[in-house]
Amino acid sequence: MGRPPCCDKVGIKKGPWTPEEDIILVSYIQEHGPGNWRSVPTNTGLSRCSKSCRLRWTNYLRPGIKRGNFTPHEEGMIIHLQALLGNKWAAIASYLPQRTDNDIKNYWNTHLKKKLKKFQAALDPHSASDSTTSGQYLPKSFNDRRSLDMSSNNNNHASSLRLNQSQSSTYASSTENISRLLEGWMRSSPKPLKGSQDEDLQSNDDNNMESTKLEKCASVVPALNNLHLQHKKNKDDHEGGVDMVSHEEFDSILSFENLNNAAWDKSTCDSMPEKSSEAAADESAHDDERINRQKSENNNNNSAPPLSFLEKWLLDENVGHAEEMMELSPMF
DNA sequence: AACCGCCTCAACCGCGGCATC
DNA sequence: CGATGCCGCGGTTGAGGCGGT
Repeated sequence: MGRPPCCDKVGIKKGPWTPEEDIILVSYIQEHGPGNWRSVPTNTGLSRCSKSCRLRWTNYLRPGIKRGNFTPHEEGMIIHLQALLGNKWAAIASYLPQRTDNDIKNYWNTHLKKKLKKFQAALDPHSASDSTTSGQYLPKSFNDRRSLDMSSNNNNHASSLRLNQSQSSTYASSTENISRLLEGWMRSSPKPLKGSQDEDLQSNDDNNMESTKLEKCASVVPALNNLHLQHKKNKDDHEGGVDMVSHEEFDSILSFENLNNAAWDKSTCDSMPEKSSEAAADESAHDDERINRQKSENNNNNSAPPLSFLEKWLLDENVGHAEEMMELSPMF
């Protein structure tokens, strides 16, 4: 016996959303905030199941979503994070706050996977033939040197990859109307959490390199911001005591931060979306959840090496591969 | 102009995790 | 402590667009 359907299939509308449905959903969420999806269809009168409403909101209507036209930097981030995390699209999306997991997943499946496959074929024609069927995009040299039982979703790291493909995207005709609606909402919302939060929580511990690094990085990456806050809280709670954030966590966090310090430029920071306090709180909650889940997975998944190890390899030994990629293959 | 095949991406499906009872 | 319900995630699907013939 499988799980019963999330909702009664009778009378439930499926398929593309109409502008009218979008507006009804947005209006409702404006008033009540996201969450409690179960009650959304009944309260709004929408003939959609709760999952459909949530999906429509998170993937399409939510404020701050950037659509289409992935920048080369974003592509590099996705490639890098996919190599680190595997197909954990939600985790990857938490580092690209303007992108949804669905968007990233689609982009990976439709663009990046193919490009990496081609790249690997160009780099090593002998091993490229069946590699993608198992999801393995790692360079042969990695497997030669590291006899690790890697999870099946690692890819070439190419954080400086420059892909000149221009992606044009077409979206539902309602998009502009909805964005105008949401722009009005965002304008009327309180200022984003970022500034005040960082000011309020300015660390007094200037000698704490970890905290400083985290603060720097947290200003850009919301997920890290939460870890930073957690770290600071723990420091405050356990003054002079044991740091509740594990060394492994910091190793992972800081190596990621180091990696991306050079990559995160001002334009990236400037392009971060403004969030309503509600949206920020919601995102914060999501990030907490994702981080906890990720930590749990990292702890439980013995087959995968620690992130810091992978990152070290990616940094030390494979960064140059992106340059090779550019030179080797005309398609890039 | 019509057909065909490929590509893209919004949306759906099913499962696992977690909270609550 | 098991049953139940809800939420979120990752994999998959299919409609529509687009280019080639």
